[in-house]
Amino acid sequence: MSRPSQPKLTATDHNGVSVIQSQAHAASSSLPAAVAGLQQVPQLVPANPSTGGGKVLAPSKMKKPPADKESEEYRQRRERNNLAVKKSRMRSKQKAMDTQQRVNELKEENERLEAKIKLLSKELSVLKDLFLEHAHNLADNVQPPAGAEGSSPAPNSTSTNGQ
Amino acid sequence: MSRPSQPKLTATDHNGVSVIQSQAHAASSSLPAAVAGLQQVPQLVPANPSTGGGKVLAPSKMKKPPADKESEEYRQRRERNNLAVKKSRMRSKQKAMDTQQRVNELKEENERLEAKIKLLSKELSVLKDLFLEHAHNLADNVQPPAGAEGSSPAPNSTSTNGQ
DNA sequence: ATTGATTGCGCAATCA
DNA sequence: CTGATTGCGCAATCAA
Repeated sequence: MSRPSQPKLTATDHNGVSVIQSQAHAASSSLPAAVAGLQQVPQLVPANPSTGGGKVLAPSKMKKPPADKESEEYRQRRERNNLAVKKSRMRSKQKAMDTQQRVNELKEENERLEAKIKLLSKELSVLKDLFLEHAHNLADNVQPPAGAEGSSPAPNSTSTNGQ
Repeated sequence: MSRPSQPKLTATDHNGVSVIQSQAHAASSSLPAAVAGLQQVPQLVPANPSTGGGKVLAPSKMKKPPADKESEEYRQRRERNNLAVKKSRMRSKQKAMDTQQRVNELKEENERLEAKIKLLSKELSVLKDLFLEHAHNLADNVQPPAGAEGSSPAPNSTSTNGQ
């Protein structure tokens, strides 16, 4: 039982691509020209036990030369990339947070607006009621006594609410 | 994503000595990344070049023994962790997208609400104007002619708009 | 102590 | 070619 099967691929021999990570970064994110003690790693053996007499020909302009890990230029590029990655991730995270905050702000704004709507609706309904009442008064031929208009408090609340 | 972690550390000062990554994952990506022909066996572990008779005291319960990369259990744990990591990241990403969409929805809702407010405000102002006009008519001693009340629409549109 | 979930980090492939 | 993204694995923590 040495097969923690989890890959959904079919017949795929496990190809172990060992990668040796040697890092020696300073805390600062400057350009560490001086690398701390170089730790030599297990010698990489380009063993190419390919299927029957494999040949890695066409070295001129093919794909990718196996980038020498020891190369100075390699390290330099890695360093740069690491920096870029860090930056990118930071931005990504920042953006996520901003978005989250935006949600909060919008939610707040929304509540504010809804409250306002409620208020306006209420006001409107009150005014409408007044209008209706008045209309009734007129229709009922209620002739307001000249002078002090009593505005008889008819408890007639006609709910004409439309929403 | 806001993971209220414990604010304990200050500077994540990590050292990385030499990490041997034995990637034994099958071609997860269906990308033709056919490039590695490097079959290397991490045959060993860096001996501990301690300065002056290093001593691994207290073998019973102490720090972490540099987990044997060859160990079966190690691989198993790694595999599990890799899975967990994948899962976690997927969720994280999903959540980010959801949040973004939430922003869009809220924005829309906001516009809707603002439009509604505008409408209600307009209605209200109209009604208020009517009221004011009427009040003026009354105050102006406009005595409603008994009998046929024509409700003469005085073309006097006094814009008394407030708000 | 064991185990899944998170997180920071480096590598490599790919995009722009 | 160079920087930005993205998927992935490792290891240290965190949190149960």
